[in-house]
Amino acid sequence: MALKRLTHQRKAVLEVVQKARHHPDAAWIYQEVRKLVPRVSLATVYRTLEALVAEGYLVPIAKAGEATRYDANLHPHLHLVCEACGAIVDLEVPLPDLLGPAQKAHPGVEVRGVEVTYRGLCPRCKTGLKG
Amino acid sequence: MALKRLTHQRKAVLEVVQKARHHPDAAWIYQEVRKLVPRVSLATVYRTLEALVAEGYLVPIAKAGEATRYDANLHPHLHLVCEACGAIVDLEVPLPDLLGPAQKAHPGVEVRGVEVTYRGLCPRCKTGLKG
DNA sequence: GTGAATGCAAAAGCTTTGCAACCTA
DNA sequence: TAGGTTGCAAAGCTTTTGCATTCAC
Repeated sequence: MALKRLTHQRKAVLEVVQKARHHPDAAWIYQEVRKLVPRVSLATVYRTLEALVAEGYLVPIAKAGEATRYDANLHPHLHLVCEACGAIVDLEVPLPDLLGPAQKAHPGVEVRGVEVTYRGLCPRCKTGLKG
Repeated sequence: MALKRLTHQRKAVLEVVQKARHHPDAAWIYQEVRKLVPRVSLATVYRTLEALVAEGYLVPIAKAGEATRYDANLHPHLHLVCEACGAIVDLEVPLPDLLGPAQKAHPGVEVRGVEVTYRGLCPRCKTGLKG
């Protein structure tokens, strides 16, 4: 499904997701979009999110047993998942080349990309547990 | 939920998961376990998997829109998700220290671990597409 | 014997889909 | 006007839960 028409609903979904700072899931996005387009349906939100992912505007973040979250930050960055509260924090870390060594070690596969995700404590939980 | 009693069902789940080489999901595990314990229920499989994850014997692998898969390979390794067929292939790549730089760049968070996942083509799809 | 674990079935979440009505280009 | 898009409701899937029964220790 491509985005051939820019409807009110899609504008609203885009706006909500791009302004969100905490990698929201579909339910949260739906609640927010309803403030802008009260009669929007959850199905439309899902369909729009699906389209935005397909077009590369959003990256889905999956976690076992939880609803999929969406990341609209197109700037290259990494995620840290808080072990205490589940929050997802953006990190910016200069990474060494991980693709070359992997490709060299495994000629049988084709390495096209890599995703790095950290585990730890978000700022709030880190200070909360220490203080 | 801990594993206080080693029942037939749990033995079977453990056996199936540890012999699997392709990171199966609960439905596949259930089918296999039924060959060993015909009257087992899917609920028991889920409960056992949950316990095994909690105990650290299994690592769940989540992917948006798909059932959770389970990885019983305790040997340190990485995953490559095939963009063509969705298969998950184990890779062994020596990685540089990723924790130090991340912790240094972001003193506000506590970095405890990191997970690296590659994207690309599995051996079958790589040769299939080329041949 | 006792409480953990099971099977069954029902329920809970999240996400997708069918279809008539609607709206954008 | 044409057909992409929507809302609604229902269905689909994965996963969880309640409860009486069973079984490992």
